[in-house]
Order: sequence, then structure tokens, then C-alpha cells
Amino acid sequence: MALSSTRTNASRAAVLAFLGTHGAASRAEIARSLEVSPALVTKLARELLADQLIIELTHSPSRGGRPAQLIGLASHDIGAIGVKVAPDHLTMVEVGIDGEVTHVETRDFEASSPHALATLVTAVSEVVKLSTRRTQLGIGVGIPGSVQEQSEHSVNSTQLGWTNVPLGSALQSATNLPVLIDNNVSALALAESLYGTGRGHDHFLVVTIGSGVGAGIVSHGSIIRGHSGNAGEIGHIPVTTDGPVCNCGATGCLEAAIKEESLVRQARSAGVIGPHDGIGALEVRGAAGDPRAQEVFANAGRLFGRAVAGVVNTLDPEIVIVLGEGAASWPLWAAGFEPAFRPALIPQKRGIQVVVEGWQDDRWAQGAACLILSTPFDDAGVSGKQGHLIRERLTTHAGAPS
Amino acid sequence: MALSSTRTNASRAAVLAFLGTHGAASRAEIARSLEVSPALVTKLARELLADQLIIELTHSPSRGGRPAQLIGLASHDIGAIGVKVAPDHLTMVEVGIDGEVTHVETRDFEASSPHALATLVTAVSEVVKLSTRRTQLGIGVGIPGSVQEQSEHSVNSTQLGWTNVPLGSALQSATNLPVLIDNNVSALALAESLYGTGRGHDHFLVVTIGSGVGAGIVSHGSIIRGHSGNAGEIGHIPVTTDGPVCNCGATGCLEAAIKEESLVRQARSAGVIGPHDGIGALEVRGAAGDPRAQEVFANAGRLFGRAVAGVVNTLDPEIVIVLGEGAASWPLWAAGFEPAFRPALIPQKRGIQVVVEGWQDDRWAQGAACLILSTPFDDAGVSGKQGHLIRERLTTHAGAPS
DNA sequence: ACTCCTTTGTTCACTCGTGAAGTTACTGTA
DNA sequence: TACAGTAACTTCACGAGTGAACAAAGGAGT
Repeated sequence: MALSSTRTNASRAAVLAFLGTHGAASRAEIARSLEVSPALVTKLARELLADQLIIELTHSPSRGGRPAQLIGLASHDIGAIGVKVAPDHLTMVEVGIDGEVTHVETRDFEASSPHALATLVTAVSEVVKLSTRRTQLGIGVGIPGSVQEQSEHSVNSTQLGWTNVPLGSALQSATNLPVLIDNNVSALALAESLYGTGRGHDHFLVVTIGSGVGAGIVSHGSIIRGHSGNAGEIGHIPVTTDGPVCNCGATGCLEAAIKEESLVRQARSAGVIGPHDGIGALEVRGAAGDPRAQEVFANAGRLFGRAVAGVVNTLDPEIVIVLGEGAASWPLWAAGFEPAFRPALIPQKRGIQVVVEGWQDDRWAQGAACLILSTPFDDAGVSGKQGHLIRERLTTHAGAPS
Repeated sequence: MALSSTRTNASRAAVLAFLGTHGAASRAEIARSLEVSPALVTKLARELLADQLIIELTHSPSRGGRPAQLIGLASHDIGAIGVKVAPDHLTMVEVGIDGEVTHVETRDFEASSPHALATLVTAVSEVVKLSTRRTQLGIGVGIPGSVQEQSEHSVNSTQLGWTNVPLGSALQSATNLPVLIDNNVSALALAESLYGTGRGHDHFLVVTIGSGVGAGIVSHGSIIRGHSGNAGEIGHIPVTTDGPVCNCGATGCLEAAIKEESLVRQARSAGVIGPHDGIGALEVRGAAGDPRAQEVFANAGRLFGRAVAGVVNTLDPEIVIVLGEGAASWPLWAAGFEPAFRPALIPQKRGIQVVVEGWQDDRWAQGAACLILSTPFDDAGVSGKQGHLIRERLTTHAGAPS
């Protein structure tokens, strides 16, 4: 076994990952989805069967031809760890290879503390240790910021106040698992394309609203990261000529105008909520029918709508997915969003579908875990050495108990 | 030969195209640029030498190791035709495989005429017939609009008033050459990445100003086209809440505010130029120092700067290239552009390079020709059957005269 | 029951491309 | 002048993946 581990056999891993994310499938279906020849899938399936990594299931009813022989994973006891790093808390999840979250854990965290890195490593290590799953493929981390050298170590994030923090190598040496780190919204987009609404769409946009504003861009089936990993920073699209000064230094940024903190400030100074009330109180007011509260959201919706329209015109996605803490109060946003958004699109795009997803807090962390689960599909090998390790774990340790 | 033509040998074509676009190079350099192994280049070079498609040139001086043996194309008498289709005129060029324009021809054209298609086909056929070049790889066409099914036939363009015009098949059957059609700005971006400033950059933005406003997006080395081929329509980013009604039906579109026609209208109603003067007169006024004319351009520059800043924040390109008829008067635009653009960027991007290219009118058509010249590099085979034909022509007909 | 059609899955010969190891031909240094 | 260092190129054995042809297993119409 030690000798044969040199050959990584990328497509073996891809087949396993496909069966995990998609569920049982026929050889023909796998070949079509992974865009390889049926001949290859036959060969791979034979090998994987011999290694007891997959099993043959029932035949599915024929649709005018030979009925398909479904194959599925021999063991679903495979998964990954996902970590969301926020300025004030950590969320860690364990997910199965089918994307389902099986364990959630949230802890307070102070990103600006000098012990932040050590605290994070300890917390993640504990989650790894506590896991009952037989095989963990790796640890995915989503951060509000960018990563130098995709899949490599150092992390930069203005929101966290981190510059060149060697998060990757620290986690890796502590847990002995492969580690991938990426921007949190990009990770979310990845999750949508594997398990969510983005499935089957080659071009879509994930936009998030909440404590910040961001976008994950999927084009031609893969994530757009940009030259320095900063793609998707739609929070700093200029939308007004006045408005508050953003912490990026500019005036009129989308984010400065519509992030939660800003909505709260507007509402407080207008006397809609008390000087110590937060976004929750504002939402309650709006839902209860207070027109001044509703106007705060509607105004944010209008600005957001115009900005997103610009992005849609520029990138031509097939659908737009709205996510984030703020999505919970979308009905309030929508009053301003829809009338601002649609008319500002080019005519061909005015019918574009906008999907608002119910928000669960663990979604970010689940997205981070998808960094791991999606590597086997990464033809270009962007994930480099870590990706290699993940594929190796998948094709080696994922067999049925013998 | 007929038998061996079944194997297309994609990388043979890629090597030839690389030598054409890049100039003579060593095997090692080719391997690095095309991201293949040196072993493969050795093998391919041997074959191509045997077929007399390439020749060995001088050794280049060593830089501390074995000196590189340069190889170059046996014949540079290879080229392509590029066609720019505008509402009122056609520009056709012949370019060499090195990207140089060797022949230009412009004709009046009425896109809305019922005979438009026939006229276009005749004009292009004549250029093909007149060509003295021994091998034409194909015909590239750039249109202001989108193409259904990349590399296939039918064309949609609101600017031309065309819906599902079978331009591709018409040109192909008339000339018996491979034909590729694409959006004109995307084609321009392709030209920049092959022969221009974009060379060596994996992420850049080409923005054009003039009778319209558009963008070509290159990300991770390839053109972003979007779900329905409409990516890059930055002309309809909303930038003002008032402003003239755009012909897309919306109010406040970038294009409606800053296209030439709009600048002229503003200048006329302000009395800066006479009621029958055009953009040329306005530029002369501005260059001569008329502050009112300068303000028209500066205002356009401001709007443009803010919009482009939003796009840069969203896509994180490495450089921005400004092109188009309007680029000739860039100094006038710049007065408004720079102070609006830089501060609106996220801090990491404030140093981004903006390159303004001197404008030649045949540039669009040259870009279109690059659709043909770039196909050998198209790994994914987006260009489909036509791409196949082009590669075949390149590896078959491109030999030295025997 | 028979034929035709459709779709799935398999076999086989073959090409493309690679990694590893070695060879060639220079520059720079003791 | 010998030696190490460096980079370009070559050879070779091997694996991954494919196209083409075929076999298998059903449905639908007659």
C-alpha cells in the first residue's frame, strides 16, 4: 500500500467525491458529469470495487435503454472539518461527505488578541479529537480576507487585523490533517455549487449581507479569485457621493451604507430604536409595521439592488443567491431591492432569478468544509500539495471496514 | 496525409501558435509557457522539424547553463482575417500570425438593411480572394452583441438590430474557411492578452469608451463570457439617479451619461459647441483650453472612474487597459477619472496600473482576427469544431514551400 | 413474438503526456 | 586548467485517457 500511494490517480478521487456529493449514480451519469469517457469510468469503477471503496446498488428503471446500474460509496463515514473565523467568534462544524452538518460548535474568539492563533489551533484540534467519524479528509477555513498563495499558509485580513499569519502551517502541524484556507464568501459559493442552489449552474453569484457585504463569483464553473485573491469585494462599490466614510477610507461605499452597524446607526439617530438597541430591535420594528424602520431597510435594499445590478450586468450570471445574517430580514430589504434592481439590468437579464436562502449560522463553516470536499474536482490542481494529500486520504482511507 | 489528419494533435498547433505570437523561442521556454513537460516539447519539436513546419535558429547566449537552441516558424506567411461589424461600417483586416496588420479595408455598411448579411459576406469574400498570403487560418468576427453557442452560428445584437442572424454559417459556406464570432470587446481583450499590454497578466480588464462603453474581462488567463455571452456590459452599470434615459430603458446608465453622443448633446445644450458640431469639435475645444469643454470630459471621467472602480473592486484585476475611440482624448477624461477612481478602490488596489493605449481604428478588427490566432491555446476546446479546423489548417498547410 | 431503437456498460488498441534519470554545453571560480 | 554549478535538452518506461466497435438489457410499435 505504501508503494502504490505514489500514484495519486486524480479521477479515482473525483469519482468518490462525486458519489459523495451527488449520491449514488450510474457509470454513464458519472462519465457525463465529470466529462470523461465511459470507458474510463468502467475501468475506475472496477478498481474501486476491487478495493471495496464503492459498492454496486440496485438497477434503476430503464428509460428506453439498458437500465443503469447504480454505484455508491461503500462507507459514508467520511467527512471534513469546516471553520469560520470571525473577529469575535469561531464556528466549527463537522460535515459528512454528503454535505450534511453533523456537529456544530461555536466559541468566543478575539481575533486581535496576541494568542488568537494558539486559541484557534487548540479549538480546532479539540473538535478533530472529539470527532467520531472514521475518516477526516481535512480542515477547511473560511476567513474574511484573502490568502496569499492559494492553499498555502499566510493569511491577510483587515477585518481580523491579521497580516501574514501562518494559520495553515500551524493548523496542519497541530492536527496532522490537510488544511485549505480561503475567503469565506468564496467558500460559501463553493458550497452552493456543490450542495446548494448553484448546483448545475456554471455562472452564478453569491451575495452576502450582514455585518459586511461580499460576493462569491462562480464563472464557467469555477470560483473567480482575482489577481490577489480580493475578487468579490463588492462592499466597496461606490454607490453614493455623500454617505458615511467607510473604514477603507473612501466615501460612498456600499458596505458603509448598508451593513448592519450602519442601519442601526441610522435608525438610532432617527429615533426609530433606542440608543442601545441593535439590529434585532430594528428588524422587529420593521416586521411589526413601523414605516420608519421599513424605510431604513428599503433604502438599504435600493442601494444594494443598484449595486448588484451593476455586478450582474458586468458578469452575466444565471442566478443570484442572497445569503448572510441579513438575509433573515430579506422581506424588508426586498421592498427597496426589487424596484431598484430589475430596471437597472440590461433587458436580457431582467428575468434573472434571485434566490434568498434561509439563513443558518453554521452555513459559513459548512462552506469552509467544502473547500476540502471539492478538491477532488479541481482539475487544475489549484489546491496544490494539500489537494494531493486530500485525494490520497480519500482513495486510501475511505474503504469499508474490513 | 488524409489518414493522419484524424489526429489533431492539439499541442503541435499550440507550439506553432506560440512561436507565431511570441516569436522564436527555446524548447525550454515553450514548455514553461505552455505548461507542459520539456520532454513533450522535445518530441513535438522533432516532429515539426521533420515536417518542415519549424526551423532551428541560432543559439541564444547562455545565462549560466547550456545555451538555448531557438526554434522558429519555417514560414511566417500565415495569417487570419479579422472583421469588425459596426452599425454603419465594416472594417476588415488581414493579420500575420505575429499579429501585425498587413492590410486594412473599411466600407460603409448598413446593418439594418435587409441585404446586410449578403453585403457582409460579399465584402469579406473579396478580402479573402485578394489576399496574397499563402495560408489563411480563418475568419474572426467581432460584433457588438452576443453569440449563441460560442463558435457556432447565430448572432444577437441590439446595436445592430440583429436577432439570430446565421452569420457564421453564411461566411463559412461562402469562403470555405473556419469562422469564429464573438463579442467585439472580448475579442479586443484576447488581442491584448496575445500581443498587447495584457501579455503575461492572468487577470486584467479592458475597458472601451467611445460610441458605447464596454469591458472585456480576462480572469485566470481566460475570457469571462458569462451565462449568455453578455458579460462585460459595464455600460449599464447604474451611476446616477437622474440622468438621461438609456436605450436599454433604464435611467442613470453609465453609457447613457458618457458615450460620445451624450457628451456632444451636453456640450451643444451648454453652448460649448455649435448645434451641428460633433465630438471632434468638442475635443478641439477641450484641448485648446476651453474650461466648459474640459468640464464635460472631466464629468464623464468622474462617472467612468467610479464605475470602473466598482468593477476593479469586484474582479481584482492586475491592470486596467483603456481603449476605444474616446481614448484619444484621454488627457481630458483623466482630469475627472483619476480623482474619482483611485480613492474609490479598496486600499490594496489603489496602486493599480491604468494603461491607456493609443488608438488605431483597425484595432477592433485585429482583435477579431485574434479569435482565430488564439484557438490553438484553447485547451478546453470552447471553440469546438471550428477550432479543430483551424488547428488542422495550421498543422497541415503551414509548412515551408517545398 | 418480432424488429427497431435507445441507452448502458465493456473491451481493446492506441496516443498523449509525464517523471525520473541521464546527457550536453555553457559560465564562473579556485 | 580543472572543477563545480546551472540550465537546456534527450531518452525511456509507464500511466492515464480516448475512440471505435461491440455486447447487454430494456422499451415501443407492429
